[in-house]
Amino acid sequence: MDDQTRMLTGLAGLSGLTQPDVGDPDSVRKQQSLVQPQQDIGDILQQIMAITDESLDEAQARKHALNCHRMKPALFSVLCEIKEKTVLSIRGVQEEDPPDPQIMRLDNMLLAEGVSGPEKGGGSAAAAAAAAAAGGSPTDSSIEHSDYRAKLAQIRQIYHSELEKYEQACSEFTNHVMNLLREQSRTRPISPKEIERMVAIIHRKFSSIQMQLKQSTCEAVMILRSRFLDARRKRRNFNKQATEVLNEYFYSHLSNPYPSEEAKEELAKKCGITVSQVSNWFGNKRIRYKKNIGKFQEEANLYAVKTAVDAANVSAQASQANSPATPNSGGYPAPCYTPDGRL
DNA sequence: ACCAATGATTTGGC
DNA sequence: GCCAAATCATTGGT
Repeated sequence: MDDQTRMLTGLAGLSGLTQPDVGDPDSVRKQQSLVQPQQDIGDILQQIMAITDESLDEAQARKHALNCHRMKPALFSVLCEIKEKTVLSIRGVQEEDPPDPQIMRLDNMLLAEGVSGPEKGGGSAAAAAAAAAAGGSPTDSSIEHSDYRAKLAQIRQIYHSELEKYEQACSEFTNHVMNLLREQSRTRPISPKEIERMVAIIHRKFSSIQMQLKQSTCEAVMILRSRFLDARRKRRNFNKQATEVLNEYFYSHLSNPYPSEEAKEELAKKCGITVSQVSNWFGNKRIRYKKNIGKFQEEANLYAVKTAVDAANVSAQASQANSPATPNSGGYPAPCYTPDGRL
């Protein structure tokens, strides 16, 4: 039996009780209504329709009149009695539903994406600093990155303002309903539990609206994300300086070209790229170098000279052209010098 | 348009 | 989780 049916039976009980039991002070009218029910209903309808034409003051006066009516306590007690009978069956219906797994998923995702939860101010500042440290113009990837962050911030802002709006509307509406119920409790019995239930119903409704908001926010983030990833797949070559830094490291560690996590971070910072990009680069470089050492000979020598010159400059012994510092004991063959005498 | 270079991704082994 | 290897997809020079 659902609530609606219960309500209907409750109402049926009400009419059954009130009509014969509650004495109508206007016996003439009662008789009339018994004799001519059609006309009476028409009369009531007319009265109801007339309500819309009444001014607010008139309505207030009417309400006041009802509250002060001498039969009001009697009506109230009758309503109480009816309620006693019906409330028992209503009580304990679907109390406290568990938190929706769907909404929990959405919440987790929004939190993970940084839409909800604390603002990530430090990250952007660090990225900007890294871009500045990389020297000169920021790379394209960082432009895309900031674009992504800006869009995400936009989504975040919309999400929060909407959420706030909903929450405000919810509390306003709840207040309104509670006031209404309190007002009505003067004429009909309303338990605090009922008010609570009503509030719960309102909150459920609003949370379903909230879920829609969360869902569409998630969608927006996903779309943004996929666009960003697509943009990343549209690769840009690293700038000359970055390649230089990476190659320098590679050829000066040719015996063991596997940078540690710290070294990768350092290189990433120097080049203005991510650590995984550094890893990709070294992965590609190792395999391509190994596959065709000959092809990389020139490059290897170039960087060998570079590091040698650097080392020489540092040690302030430029006159002695030492062989490059390429400690070699591992799997990657050392570069050999070109026969054209370029060292 | 073609093609080598190159950054990113996938696959499979450890 | 890192690596090698293969492969994909784009870039940039010709």
